[in-house]
Amino acid sequence: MNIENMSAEDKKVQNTKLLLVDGNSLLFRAFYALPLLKTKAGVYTNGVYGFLTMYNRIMEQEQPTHILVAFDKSRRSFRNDIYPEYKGHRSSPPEELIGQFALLREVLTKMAIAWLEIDGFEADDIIGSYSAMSHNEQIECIIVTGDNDSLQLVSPFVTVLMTKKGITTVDRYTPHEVKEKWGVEPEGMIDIKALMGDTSDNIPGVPGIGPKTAMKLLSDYHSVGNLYDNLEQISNKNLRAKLLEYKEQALLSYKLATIDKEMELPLALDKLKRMEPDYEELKNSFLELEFNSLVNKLKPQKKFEIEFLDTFEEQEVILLASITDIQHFCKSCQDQAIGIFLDFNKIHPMWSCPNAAYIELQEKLHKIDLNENDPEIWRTLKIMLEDPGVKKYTHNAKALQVLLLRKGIDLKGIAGDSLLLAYVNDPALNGDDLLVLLNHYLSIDIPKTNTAQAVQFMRELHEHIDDLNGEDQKKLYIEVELPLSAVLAKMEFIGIRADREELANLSAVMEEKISHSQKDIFEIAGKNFNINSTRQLGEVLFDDLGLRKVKKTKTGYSTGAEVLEQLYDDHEIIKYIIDYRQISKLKSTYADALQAMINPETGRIHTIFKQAQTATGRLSSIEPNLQNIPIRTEEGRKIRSTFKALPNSSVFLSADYSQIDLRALAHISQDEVLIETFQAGIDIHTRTAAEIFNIPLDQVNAEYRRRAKAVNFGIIYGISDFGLARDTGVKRNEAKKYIENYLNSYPGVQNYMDDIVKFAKKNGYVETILKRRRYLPDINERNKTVQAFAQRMALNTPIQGSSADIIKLAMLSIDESLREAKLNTKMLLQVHDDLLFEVPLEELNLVAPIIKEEMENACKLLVPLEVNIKVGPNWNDMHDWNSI
DNA sequence: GACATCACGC
DNA sequence: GACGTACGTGATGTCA
Repeated sequence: MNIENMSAEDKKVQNTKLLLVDGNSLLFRAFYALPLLKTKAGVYTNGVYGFLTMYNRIMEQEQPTHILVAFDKSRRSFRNDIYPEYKGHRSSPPEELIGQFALLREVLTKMAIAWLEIDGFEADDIIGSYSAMSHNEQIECIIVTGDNDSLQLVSPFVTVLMTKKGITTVDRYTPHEVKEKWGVEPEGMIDIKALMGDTSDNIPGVPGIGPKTAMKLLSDYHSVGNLYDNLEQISNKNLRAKLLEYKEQALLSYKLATIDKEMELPLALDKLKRMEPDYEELKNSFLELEFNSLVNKLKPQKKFEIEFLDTFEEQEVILLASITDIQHFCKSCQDQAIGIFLDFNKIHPMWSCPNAAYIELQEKLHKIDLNENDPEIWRTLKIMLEDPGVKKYTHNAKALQVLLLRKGIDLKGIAGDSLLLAYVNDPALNGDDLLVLLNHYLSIDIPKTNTAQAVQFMRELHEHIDDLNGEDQKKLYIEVELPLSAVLAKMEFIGIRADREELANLSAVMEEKISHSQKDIFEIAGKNFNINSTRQLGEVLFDDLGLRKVKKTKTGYSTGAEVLEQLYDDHEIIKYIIDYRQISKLKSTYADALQAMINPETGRIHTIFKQAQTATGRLSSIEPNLQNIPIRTEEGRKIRSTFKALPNSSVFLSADYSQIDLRALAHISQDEVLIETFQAGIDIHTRTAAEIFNIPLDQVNAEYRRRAKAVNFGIIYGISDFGLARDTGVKRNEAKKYIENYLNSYPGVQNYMDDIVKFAKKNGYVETILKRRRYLPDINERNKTVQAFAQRMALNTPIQGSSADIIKLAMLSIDESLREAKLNTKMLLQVHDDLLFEVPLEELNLVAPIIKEEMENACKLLVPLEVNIKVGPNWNDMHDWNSI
C-alpha cells in the first residue's frame, strides 16, 4: 500500500493494534508458575499477580491500541452438546485458584481493560471471532495464550504469542513459524488435531496417530477431508484400517477442534480502546492485594496512538532582557514557589559556564540570559536565590548549588529535587535526564532541543512522584537525601588538593618502568605486540608460548590477574606482564588522569558525588572517581600520597567506621551472638574463627582468622561454597562446612537470610533501616541463575544500604555541628565507610572528638558503632589520633 | 558508539 | 557441564 495515497480511515487502521488475551489460559499458567501467595487477609493472589506481570511485559513489548481479555464462561460449551466428554478429563482447579478467577475480573475492570465471557462459548471462540474480524479488516492482531489450538487463527495479520513453561517467555507464531513447526498452513492445525487428538481437551482423534504421523499424512493429503476421499492410496494397511475404523471420531474431532470465528461480537472495536484507569483507585486495590511492586509501576502509560500523541504545549518564553526586568521579576518571586533550571554547557558544574536561567513563576516561563556574565545580573539573582522564602523546585539541586557557589551565591529554599525524589521512589530508574523523568512519570515528550520547556512541568512532576512515595519514602527524601545534597555540594565545591608536580614525576617514573617491562616482554615473547590488547596477549601466551589455557572468556582466553597468578610459575614472562599491567593502570587511570582534573580556577580536584546512582543507596563518585584511589600496593599508595592538606596550616583527618556492614547485619538480623560479640568489643573475625573451627578464642591463629574474615565478607554478599573456596584457597567441601558452621553459630543470621528472601518474594522489594527500597523483579523468576542473583541482592541490599544510610546520617550531623561551632574544618570526601576532612591545625583537638561522636551516634543500633580516627599531612601517611 | 575485558576501591 | 560475592568508575581495545 502506498502510504501517500492512504485515506485518513486507512491510516487509522494502520495505527490500530488489537491484543487478545486468553484469560483462563494465562491465569492457569501464572498460578502454577508462581509459589502460592496469600495476602494478610488470606486471599490467594499468585495467579493474578503473575497474570499482571506478564500482561505488563506484553503491553510494553507490543504497545497495542486495543485490548480484550476473554474468559470461559462455564465449563460447558456448545462442544459438550456434540460430544459430552469434551474436556471431561479435567478435574476442578485447585481451591487456591478458584477465587482468583473472579478476582482477576475485578482487577481488570479497575484497570479499565475490556473483558468478555459468553455463555456456551469458550475464550478461544471469542478470540477466534475477534481475530477473524481483525484479519478481514486488515488490522494487526496479537493473541496471547498457552493453548496451541489458537495456532489455527494465525494469518498475515494475526500473530500468536504462546506462553512457554514459565510466564517470562513466549514463542511468537506467524504463518511462517506455524509452517516450520507443524508443516501445515495455520488452518491445517485443525486437521492435525482431528487426527492426533488432544488429551488435555479430551479430543479423541484417531488412536495411534500422534503428531509425526499426522504431519506426514497432511503433507501428502493436505486435509482430513481429502485424506478420507483418497484413503485407498495409503499403503500402510494398519494405518488405513485405523483411519477407516475411527472416521466418525476423526470428523467429530475436527468439529471440536475448530474454533468458532463467526460469533456475533458483543463489543465493537472502539469499545476495546486502551483506556486510562483511575490510578488512585487502582493503587488502593493493589495495596490491598499487597502487589507492592506493581503499585510502583503504576503511572499513566505512554500515549499509544500516533494521532493522539500528546505533544506538549510549547510555552512562550518571556525574555527578561534588562536589569530592571530581572529586578522586577525577582521581586515578584517573593514568597512564591518557582521551578528553576540552569542551562550550562557541560555536565560538570566546576568546569561549566551557565548560558541561561529558566524560571517558571505562576505557570509562566521566563528566561534570563547569562552568557554575558554580567555581575549586575548575578547580584540581582543572588537576593532571590538566597531567599529561603522563595521555594525552588528543580532537577539536580546539587549541580545548581555548586555552580552558584562559584558565583558566590549560597542557594537557599530548595523545596524539591526531582532527581532525588525519583531516586527514592525507585533507585533502579536512571533519572539523570529530566526529560526521561517527564516522559516516564507524566508521559510528556519534550524534544531534546527544547529542554528549557521542561521547567514548566517541574512542580507537576514533583507532585506526581511525591504522590507515588509512601510516608517512609517521603521522610527519607525530606530528612536525608535533600539536605545531604547541600552537604555534598559544599564538598564538591571545596574539592581536594593534589600535588600536580608529584603526579607528573610519578607519571614519568612509571613511563620508564613501563617501557622497561615492555622491552623485557617483547624479548621473551620474541616479537612486538600490544600488551594492552587482551587478544594479542592471549595469542602470545597461549599460542606462541603454549601456556595452559586456564579460563575462557566470551571472546577468547582470559588473561586476567587471577589467571596470570596461576601461571606465575609456568613462565618467566608472567611476572613482567603482571608488573606491566599494574603500572600502566596506575599511570593512565591515576597519575595522568588526575593531573588533568586539577581545576585551574581553584588548583584542586572536584569530583561529582552521584547521589542518585546506585541500587543500594551508596554514593558514587565520578570525574574523577575519588572513591577508588589505590591503597593496597606500595606503588598505589604513592598516588594516594599526592593528595595533601595545606601544608603548615592544616591536616587531613580520616574517620572510618569499623565493620559497619557486619554491625548493620547484627542489627538487622538481631543475632544474639553477633550482638554480644560487638558489645563485648571482641574482634569479629577472631570470634567467627573460634565459632566455625570450634576452638577457643585464644587459639585462633592468623590463618584461621584470615579464613574467617573471608567467610564474614562472603556472608554479607550471599556467599556460595564455590566462591569461598576460591577466596580462602581451601577445598569446596571444606568451604561448605565453614558456611554451615557459621550459620549454626549465628542462627539469627540464618533466620535473617530465610526471612529476607521470603519478604522479597512476597513484596517484590527489600528495604534498609531508613526504609530505602530496592525492587527485585527477578526474585520469583524461574530461571535459577537469575533468581539466585536476585536472592543475593535481597540479602546484600539491606546490609550495604543500611550502612550507606548510617554514614549519610553521620554526614548530616557532622555538617550541622561544624556549622554551629563555626569551624573551618571541611568535609572533603566520603568513601562508603570513611570520611575525609581537611582540618586547620588549631581546630584538630576540638573537631576530632566531634566527628567521632557524631559518627558513633549517627544511628541507634543494637550494637555500638565504632569509629577510628587518623590524622596526617597527606592521604597516605596517616596515623591514629588519640585524644589528649 | 557499543561492547568486552581488565583493574582500582569499599 | 557451566557457573557461581555486593556496589561502583574508568582506561583500553575491538568491531561495526
